[in-house]
Amino acid sequence: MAITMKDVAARAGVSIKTVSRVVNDQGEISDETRQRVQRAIEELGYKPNIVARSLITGKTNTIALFVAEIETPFLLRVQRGIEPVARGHNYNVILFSVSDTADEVKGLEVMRQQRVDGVILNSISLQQDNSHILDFCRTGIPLVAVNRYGLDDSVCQIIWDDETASTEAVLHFVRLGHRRIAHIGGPMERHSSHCRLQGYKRGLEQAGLPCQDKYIIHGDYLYPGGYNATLSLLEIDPPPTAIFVANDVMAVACLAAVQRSGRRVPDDVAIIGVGGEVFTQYTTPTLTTISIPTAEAGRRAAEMLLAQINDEPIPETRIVLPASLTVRESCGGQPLDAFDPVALFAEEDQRSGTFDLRRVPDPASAYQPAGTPPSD
Amino acid sequence: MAITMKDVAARAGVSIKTVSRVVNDQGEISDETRQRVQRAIEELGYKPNIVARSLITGKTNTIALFVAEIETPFLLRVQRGIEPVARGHNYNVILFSVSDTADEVKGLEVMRQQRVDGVILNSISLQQDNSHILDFCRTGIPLVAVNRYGLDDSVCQIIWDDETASTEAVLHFVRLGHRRIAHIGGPMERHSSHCRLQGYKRGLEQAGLPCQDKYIIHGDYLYPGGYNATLSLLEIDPPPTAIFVANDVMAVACLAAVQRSGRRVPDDVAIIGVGGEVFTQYTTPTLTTISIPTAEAGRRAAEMLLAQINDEPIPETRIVLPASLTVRESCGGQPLDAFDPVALFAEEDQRSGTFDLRRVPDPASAYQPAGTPPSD
DNA sequence: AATATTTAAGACAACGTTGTCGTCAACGTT
DNA sequence: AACGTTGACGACAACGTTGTCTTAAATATT
Repeated sequence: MAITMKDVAARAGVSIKTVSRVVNDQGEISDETRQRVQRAIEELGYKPNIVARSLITGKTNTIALFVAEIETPFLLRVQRGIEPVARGHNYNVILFSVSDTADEVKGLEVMRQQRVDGVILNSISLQQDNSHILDFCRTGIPLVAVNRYGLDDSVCQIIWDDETASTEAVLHFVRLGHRRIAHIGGPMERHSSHCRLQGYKRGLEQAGLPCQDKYIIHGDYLYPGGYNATLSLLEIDPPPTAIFVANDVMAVACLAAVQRSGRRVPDDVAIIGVGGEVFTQYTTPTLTTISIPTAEAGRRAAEMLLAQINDEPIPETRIVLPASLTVRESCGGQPLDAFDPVALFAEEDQRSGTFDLRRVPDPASAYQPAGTPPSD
Repeated sequence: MAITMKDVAARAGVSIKTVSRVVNDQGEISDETRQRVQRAIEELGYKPNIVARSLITGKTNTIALFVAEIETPFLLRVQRGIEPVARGHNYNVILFSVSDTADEVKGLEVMRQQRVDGVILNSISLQQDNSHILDFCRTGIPLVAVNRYGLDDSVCQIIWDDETASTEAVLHFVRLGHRRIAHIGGPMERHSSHCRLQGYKRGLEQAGLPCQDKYIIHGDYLYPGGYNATLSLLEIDPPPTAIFVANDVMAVACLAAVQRSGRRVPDDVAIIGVGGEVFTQYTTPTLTTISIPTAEAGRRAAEMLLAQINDEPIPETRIVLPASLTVRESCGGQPLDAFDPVALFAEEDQRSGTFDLRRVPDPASAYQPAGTPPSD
């Protein structure tokens, strides 16, 4: 059916091995032979069969990417960070979407059969045990986990400092004068939810405020959950004056719920989300959020995996990327006088955790416009 | 390194071929032998080498998915429709992100080498020629194009009826009394932009309104573009009272721009977007949009591709999915009295084009709440 | 001039499967 | 008893490459 090296060899009047040498640009070959072979390749439209090559080299030049089966832009941005890096190193990316641990176990199995050269987990970090991941690592196939908690340092991983950033968000509320600060968390079984909840609690503690269970509600990281959670919070007496929401999707829904209940943001209720999604700049008011360098996480994950694959040394198996508070209108302060969406967008896209958390502006002195991160 | 059939055969005291028969559940084999082999497989932890199998069968059980390198939820939803179907049929999905035609040409090349069993194009439909796609189809590798215009019927494709839906959006504005209806289009080089522009023009024509160039601006399908385009439109004298925006991302930005200019939506300016993104339900006001069954498009694309791969007959090479107007607050009418986000969400997720365009409610009689499509 | 070295190329095996064909026993049929 | 049929399995080639080893000529070295 397809053209093989054999056909090319016959046409060029050389051996198969010589064609192989030309294709792989290896070994000693005379210019004349090379040109003859190359002409034959072009005339026949020969394409090397990667499958046969993989069989003998034992390398498939393929990595597997596990993604959670939910539709948050968040995960997509990580994916968009990974693919170009892999492609740039001539690696293919196989997608595997998982919705629970059983899927993940099955997926790792499939990928072993598939002989992928490595795996990146961008799926969901559940609280339960990660033994299947450790088992997989024991097969010797490189693996990098993104945003996955509860793994020891034997597993390469990239996480961000959710907890510190969450604490800072709460302290930001406190500095603005808020005392009744509620939290809409993610699903209980997700580890990221726990990190953000911990950060929230630590923030209250550092501010000397009591942590009240009634002000903590768990959503599902999706719009409806955030919406309903907000409605519940607003029914409490007295209602919270500030809500720290565990992701931006729920934060947008939270904003809608607050506004539809007849209250104003940030005057009646202040809101901070997590994720740094672009759309948080296009709500009215704009949303303060904890920016997370997702694309960079993807890139770093891909680079880390490739380093492992190529047996390069890994300086640190656990990379912690900084998350940073991006202050906007939804938690009060002076309004932005000049709103330049293009600059905002570019900034959002490029910056990745260079914003120093410790430098969140003092609310009394100067409001920090979102477009200009502090120079440091 | 890894365990092969040879090892299993040795352990079970049978030939390699017998192991192969057990693994593939084919041919005549005695129960006793089968069990012995299966025990050996388990004891050794043998996993079939897919690469070797592919080499001989000529099938890789892999399809390639080309995705545009932009971050709209739109494309992600198509992807999420494709992957599970493929996986359910034991196919892997290789990702290839493209930002221009050159990428696409290169990608098709790579996938030919990779010996994928099929290709789905969910990349961007540019105006320019599609000869590389036709060339690729000539290699005999099945291909399905999603949302890609300008291809003749020899190529399998799934599109939606952008133009009709766009016309309907404009007519909806007209029925509400609008006369100065502007359009924020997508990038000129994208074919979908042209379809929506055509629909817009046809709507004006059917309503007997003049089509004025000054009311047509092209954005980039991204937030900043939509924002700036809106600011420009608002400077026109007299400004439009309604804006038909070519995608929901820009529609959200449009909403923000209108509101920040001190105008109210829908009282001063009405807005309709395209895409049916979930977040259009969580803006204030909620956005009227043209719902597009993206997940279904993904599923149908995967099914169509698999049918081609398995040499099943293809009833129609061009599937046109209906797009439907989902009326919400951003274009006026009576406000929603009961807002139930959960129901909205479920509806948005499941429905796919069953909404009959012709039945858009008469603005004079009854406002159609978003949650309850007309029974038909 | 004889020998060592380099260069260019080929022969052959190997990768781990599956497909084809053959073998050999067991069984049923005439 | 001779014969065809079936069931259970193995030997071997093949898939299209790459790796190893060899060969033969060309060139450099003594």
